[in-house]
Amino acid sequence: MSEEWAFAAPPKPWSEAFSDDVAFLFSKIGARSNKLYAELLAPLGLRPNQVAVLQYLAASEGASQREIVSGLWIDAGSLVAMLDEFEDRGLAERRRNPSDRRASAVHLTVDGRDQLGRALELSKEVERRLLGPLPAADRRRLHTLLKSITGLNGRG
Amino acid sequence: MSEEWAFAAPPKPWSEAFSDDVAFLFSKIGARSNKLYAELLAPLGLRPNQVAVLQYLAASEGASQREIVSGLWIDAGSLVAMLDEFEDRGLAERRRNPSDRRASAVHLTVDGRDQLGRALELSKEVERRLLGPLPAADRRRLHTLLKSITGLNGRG
DNA sequence: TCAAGATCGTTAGGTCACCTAATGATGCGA
DNA sequence: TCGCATCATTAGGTGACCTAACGATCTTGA
Repeated sequence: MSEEWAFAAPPKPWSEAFSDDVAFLFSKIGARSNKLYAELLAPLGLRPNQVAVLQYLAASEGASQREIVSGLWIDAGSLVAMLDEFEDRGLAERRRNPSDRRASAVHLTVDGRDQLGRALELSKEVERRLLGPLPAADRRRLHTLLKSITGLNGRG
Repeated sequence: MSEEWAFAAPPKPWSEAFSDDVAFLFSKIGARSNKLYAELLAPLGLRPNQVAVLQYLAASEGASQREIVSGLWIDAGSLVAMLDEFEDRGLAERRRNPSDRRASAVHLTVDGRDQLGRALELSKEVERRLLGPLPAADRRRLHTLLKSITGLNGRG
């Protein structure tokens, strides 16, 4: 992945065949940006989903696994393995929630916060490559639209 | 998947934790729309990637597998299996390209075109659910932005 | 002309994230 | 207290992707 621009020169029939297929565009752009992010994150030994979890924990210290799963739309089984790995690597830890002993309260460690900081810088780079050709105004507009699609506009 | 609205009520910390992470938003919206489409397509025995290939073939009759792969960003190995299945089901067929006998020329059958037609109606339904809450003007804007991101704006 | 290298389709083996169904521990309402 | 819901976990399966290899074929250049 040495390309500056993440979507270089796709062949022609695209624009005709898929000009109206928003689901397809979303799916492909999503997969593409995810892959790009994964490549940039590789030196940190992190994957995009893992960064999302670290970020969620930074914002919601002590979240339960259930909260993370439904907040980030990630798989519950995947999260179990992810937290196992985080604990092995000292990035986060599971504590027991005293008021509900079924649930865990997941906390970042100092190292986890450090890694998150590094990952977020790379996230900016992804956005730069992904939206590079777009003027700032379009970028803001796109961002607003994406958030409204996920129904997340209630709180900005 | 009985929900009318594809992105119902996500938990709270989202908007704060990910308000700026465009790559994450794209990736999740993309996966989500893909999943919704897959569910709607299930009765036809088709998956989203398969519809994309059928659609590509409808627009570029006799395309080679290489063209499909690079045109749709799908995996070459996956396409091999997909075309095997299409031929079994009588939706498409591989012919030999006489001017380059390494390459195949893939053609839709009449049945393939029929199935594509049915699938495209469902595609409209996906867009309706995905972008339902958005005013038409925003929908158009979003569409334009997505296409410009993929560098597909040269021909609309 | 023909040998070297590129390209097309194909196969095999691996990864990642998702899905479903089942389980034990725990909480909670009737 | 009994029954049911919920939380974390495990196991097995799927789809789409990746890389590396392979024969067949095309292309290029010595």
